[in-house]
Amino acid sequence: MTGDGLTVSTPEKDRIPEGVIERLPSYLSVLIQLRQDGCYTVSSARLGELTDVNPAQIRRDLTHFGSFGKRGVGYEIVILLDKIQRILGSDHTHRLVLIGAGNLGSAVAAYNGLRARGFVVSAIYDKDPAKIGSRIGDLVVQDVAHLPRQVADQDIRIGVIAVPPEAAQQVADVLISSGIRVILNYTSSMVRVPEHVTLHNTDPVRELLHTLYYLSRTESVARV
Amino acid sequence: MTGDGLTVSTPEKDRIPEGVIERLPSYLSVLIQLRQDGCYTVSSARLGELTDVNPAQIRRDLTHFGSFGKRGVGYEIVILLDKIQRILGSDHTHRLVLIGAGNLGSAVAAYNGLRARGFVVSAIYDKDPAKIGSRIGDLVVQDVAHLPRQVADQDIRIGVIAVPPEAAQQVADVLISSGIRVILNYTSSMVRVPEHVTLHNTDPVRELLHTLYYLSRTESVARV
DNA sequence: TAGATTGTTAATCGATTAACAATC
DNA sequence: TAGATTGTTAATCGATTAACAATC
Repeated sequence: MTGDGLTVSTPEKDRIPEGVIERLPSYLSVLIQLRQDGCYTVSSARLGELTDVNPAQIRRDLTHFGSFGKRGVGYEIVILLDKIQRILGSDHTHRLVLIGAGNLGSAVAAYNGLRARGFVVSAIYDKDPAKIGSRIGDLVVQDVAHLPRQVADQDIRIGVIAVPPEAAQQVADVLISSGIRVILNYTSSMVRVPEHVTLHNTDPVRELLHTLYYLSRTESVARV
Repeated sequence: MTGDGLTVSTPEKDRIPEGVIERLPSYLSVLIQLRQDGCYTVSSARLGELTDVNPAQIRRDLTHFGSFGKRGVGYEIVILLDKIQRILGSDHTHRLVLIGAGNLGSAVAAYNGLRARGFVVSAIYDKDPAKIGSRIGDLVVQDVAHLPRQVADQDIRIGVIAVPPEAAQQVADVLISSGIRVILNYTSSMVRVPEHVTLHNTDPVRELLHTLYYLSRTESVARV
């Protein structure tokens, strides 16, 4: 597909390394924090400290998109913030649907990190008649049967799965056939999606697992 | 510190690239699945398909720790599984404490992915008297005041924060002073930890954010 | 002007991959 | 033996970093 003559908008020269895109959200978090703290400018050195990224790398990352700084001064926070938000597409809000109105769903709905970065839960669905009609925050739980039409009508592209693990794949299939493009899977079960859908499994336990390696290592050093 | 003559157990030659350690948990997940499916052996090619990692890379990763395969045959699943678990230290269970008995805490406590990979919630704490004494799964919610002694007595090294974001740092501080070594922060707020403590912020929204870049990109292609 | 910090090039570094001899 | 797949080397690739001229 990369060799495809039709992908005019992706000339090899303009290709942005994936690592760059993955670091942008970190820069964003820190910039939001700094703005809140009342700062006006920030140098790549300071930004590097706060994000744990080499300052040279930050400067190099940014040049992929233009030059936003002032030599001898640094970067104006609101400008850089705006630029990165535009690059990522987070300069406008993104609506998402949440499936599952249990403990997990309620916790996700209440998660501050969503709104702070431009995501809005537009509807919560469940299939349990006991939950349908109840209130979570300022949304009323809908019957999941209405999901396909509402997703299509409102052109929603992001879905969050927060149901019991056994139901995860089934919910994913409904989301996919409704035209969802990005799925955030909060369950412990693996979900299969077609190639045009981006899947994020929220699996902090996998990360936890790899820290064990270092944990046992530092301890055996300590025992020496 | 790397040049320190005392760090005998980390000779430069034996240093394992971090990427290797980060991939091991993926291999583990797939091996567990394969064993469940009743398979006996697996080739690096097949493992590569299932984990989305180049087969040559898998073989190379494993040689850091020894040679576990049979030429012409592949890897015996139970053997490889066991080896990787030993490398990571997940061949025995790890107890952890969970702080916060609300929706989020309840969801974490019920999370299947923990037990499946050798983690056991050993206690749940809260500071709300209304919650203390109530039951979540087969644990009774304890007063957080008891946390320091219990963590020390039971030599627990992993703590999971699932409280309201305002309280996150305060809880982290208690965990740190109680001797916790790894913190998994499920709240949306940033937490500071000293260098000897490993912090994992569960922030799927950051990942979500970077997919927006690709989302808007594929769509502009589609519009051409 | 002097000091600071960017944007950018060139050097380094390490990780990924291809290839293949060893061997089951 | 013939076929398959590992373990391992060597080549490739790309990302990271150091360095510095440009310039605020």
